Amino acid sequence: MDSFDLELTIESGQTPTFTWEKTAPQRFRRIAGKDEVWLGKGRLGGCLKSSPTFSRASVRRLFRLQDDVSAIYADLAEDDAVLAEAVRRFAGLRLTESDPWESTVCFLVSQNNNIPRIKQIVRGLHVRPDGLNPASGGIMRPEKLVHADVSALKMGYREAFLKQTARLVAENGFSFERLRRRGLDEARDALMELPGVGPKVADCILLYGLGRTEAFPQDVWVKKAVATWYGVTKENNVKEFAAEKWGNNAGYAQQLLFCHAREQL
DNA sequence: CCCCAGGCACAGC
DNA sequence: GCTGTGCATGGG
Repeated sequence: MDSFDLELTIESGQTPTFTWEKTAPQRFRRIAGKDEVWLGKGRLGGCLKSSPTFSRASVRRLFRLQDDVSAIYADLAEDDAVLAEAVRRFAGLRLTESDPWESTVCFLVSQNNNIPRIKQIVRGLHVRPDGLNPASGGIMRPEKLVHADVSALKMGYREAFLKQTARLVAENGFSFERLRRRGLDEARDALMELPGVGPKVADCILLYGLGRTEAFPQDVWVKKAVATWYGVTKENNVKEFAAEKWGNNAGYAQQLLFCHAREQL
């Protein structure tokens, strides 16, 4: 983790962007939770530390420390000037893997919405410190959300989607865990049975919530990036292009392209 | 008044 | 299968 940049990673639009809050430079804690992680004083090159209540295994999973990121980035940058530049700009960026329900809430709320307001709404969906389940990340669990009054959050039409989805998970046996054994397309189709979950949100859940690094979420920025830099436009063509060109590292390519596009396009 | 925001559901071809 | 439209809400 030589070049690991905690702040860049958490603020790069992945699930933790909406569920962690910055308390100081390179230091964060979960919303409505007690857990903290932070980088050592040396910023880059410093050791990643965490509070005792946040296990080493959890940190490892959250930031995918099992991945050989320098090898992955070297591979992506080879014979690709765009990704080579993105890797230079965002060397400290890592993919994250969060809880699938947490990711579902964040990205269901994200549809046709902007990041500040997504943050605001997701913050309101966290249980208070004296509430239930602080260990799971602080976001309201589906069985609680079903009966909660969240109208004050002004989610608009997303509220009905979210509550219906919560009901399917809490009371109708929808299981994220069962998806782990399925192929990508099968798991994707299953996720899209949830109200308010379309192809883009499903891919975000697969990537950021279920650790499927072969997923390639196509939001407006990634679409713009692929159209501009690779000349591929139609959604299905982009899907095939990403699978063929990047395979199991498509998720890493997507994250780099997202960050790069937001600066360059 | 307009348009946009890490899209989706639904209708109509 | 692909394309267009309405959608709650807030900000520019």
